[in-house]
Amino acid sequence: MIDLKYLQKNFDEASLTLQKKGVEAETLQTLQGLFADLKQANQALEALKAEQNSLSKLFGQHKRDGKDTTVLKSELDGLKESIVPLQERAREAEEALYSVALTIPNFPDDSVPKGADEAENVEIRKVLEPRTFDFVPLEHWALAEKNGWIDFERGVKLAKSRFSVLRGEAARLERVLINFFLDANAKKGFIEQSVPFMSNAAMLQGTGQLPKFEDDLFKIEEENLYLIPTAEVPLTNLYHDEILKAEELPRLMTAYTPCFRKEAGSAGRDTRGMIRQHQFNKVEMVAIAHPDSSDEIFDMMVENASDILTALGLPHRVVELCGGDLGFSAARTIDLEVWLPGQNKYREISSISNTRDFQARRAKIRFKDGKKNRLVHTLNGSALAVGRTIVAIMENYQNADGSIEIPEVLKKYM
RNA sequence: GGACAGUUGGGUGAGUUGGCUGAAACCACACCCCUGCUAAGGGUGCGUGCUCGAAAGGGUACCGAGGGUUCGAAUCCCUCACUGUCCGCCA
Repeated sequence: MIDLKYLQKNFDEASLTLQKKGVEAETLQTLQGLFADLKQANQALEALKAEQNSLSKLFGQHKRDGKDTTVLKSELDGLKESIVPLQERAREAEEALYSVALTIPNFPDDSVPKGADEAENVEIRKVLEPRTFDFVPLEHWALAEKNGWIDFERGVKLAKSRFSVLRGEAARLERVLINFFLDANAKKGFIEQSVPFMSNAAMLQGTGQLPKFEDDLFKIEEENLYLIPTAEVPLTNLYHDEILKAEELPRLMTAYTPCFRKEAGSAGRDTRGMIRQHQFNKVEMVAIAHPDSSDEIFDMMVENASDILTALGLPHRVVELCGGDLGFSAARTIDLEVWLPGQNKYREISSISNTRDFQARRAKIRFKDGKKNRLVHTLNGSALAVGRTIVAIMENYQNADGSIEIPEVLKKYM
C-alpha cells in the first residue's frame, strides 16, 4: 500500500509518479478524499468516546460512594445513542478508504523509464553470445517429443489444459536444477526454507496479490486457502506483523516451491509447450532489508540470477522494466531474459523486484530504528524459474539429431 | 472426525464475584549510579496502530478474531480460528 500521508502532503508529485503506472489523478483525488473523511469521522467518534469513558468512570465512582446516579445514567444513555451513528460512519469510511487504497499500485522509482508496455523496456546488457547453429534449431516442444521428455497430453488428462508431465531425463533435470539453484543461492547467503504451498488471504493481501488479483489464484473454497502463485508470498510473509531488530537485517531467504497460476487474461498465449503452465516450479529469493541497503541487495540479486544463467552457459539479457510494464507491487524491476534459439527470441526467465516499503506496509513488517519502528524494504526475485530453464537448456543445447547435451555444471548433479 | 482444556505485553505469568488493570510480579533488554573484578547491588525506562501537538504530553483502539449484553468487559454470552491432551483415522 502506498503511504497515504505522503500522498496527502505531496499530491501533485505523487500523482505524476503514479501516472507512469497508469493511475488516473482522479482516482488519487478520490483516495485522498476518503482518507480525509476517515480522519474526520474518527476524530468526531473519538471525542465522544473520550467523554463516555470519563463519565463511565465517574459513574462507577458514584456507585461505590453510594451517590445517586440517575442523572449521570440518562446523560450516558444519550451519549451512547449519539455514538452509534458516528461509529457506523467511521466504519464505512474505513471500508471505503481501504477498498480503494489496496488497489493502488506502488510508486515506481524515479529512475524507472517511461513507457506503456514491454516494448519500451530498456535493455541494459547482454551476457554470453548465442551460439550459431548449422541446422535449424527446433522449439522445445518439438525436442520434447523427439526425446520423450514431456507428456503434454497426459498432463491434461490428469488435470486440465496447461498441465504437463516430465519424464525420465527431463524429470531428473528438473530436480537437479532445483538443487543447483538452491545451492547457488545459499552461497550468496540466502537461507533455504521449506514452506507451505498454500496461503491464507491475509498473507496474500500482505504481498499484494489480494484483493485485486484474486482471479489469477487457485482457491480452495472449503478451507479458505489459496495455492501460492510464487514463493514470494510465504517467504515475505514469514515476518508478517513482526518487528525485527535492526541488526537482524537483512534477512535473505530462498525456497523451492511449485507455483500455481490461473493465467486468466493470457488465453491463447504460449499455449504450446511449457512456457506458460498452471503449475510450474521456481526457486525464489526474498530479502527483508534495511531501507538504506535495499538498492545494494537488489543489485546483488540481479547479479546472482545472471551468474546462474552464465554458469549454465545460457545467453541472456538484462532488461529494466518501464513504468507501464512494472508489476503492481514493484517500485523497480529487472527482468532476465534467456535466449531461445528455437523461438529465435529472448524470453523472461527471472524477474527481480524491489517493492520498497509497499509490501512492508501491507504486511506490517517493521524494524526497530533506535526508538522508532520503521517499515523494512522487501525484495524478491526468481533464481530461477525451473521449467523455463529446462526449455532454455533444450533449445540451446540441442544437437542436429535432436538430442540434448547437459550443461557441464550440472553433470556432477545428474 | 469426537471429547475436554486453554489462547493476556519479547518470555514466564497474575488478573475471570464486570469499574481504581493497557494490564501486577519476575525474567530478558536499554541507559545511569555504585563497586571493582568475572560475580553482585541500586535507580530509571521498556507493547502496537491511529490521532492531536513544535515538543512535553494528551485522546482513542487493541488482553486469539468477530459480534452481543452493559452507563462501563481481559473479565459475562454467542460464533469462528488456533494451541494442548486423550480417542479415532492416516502418509
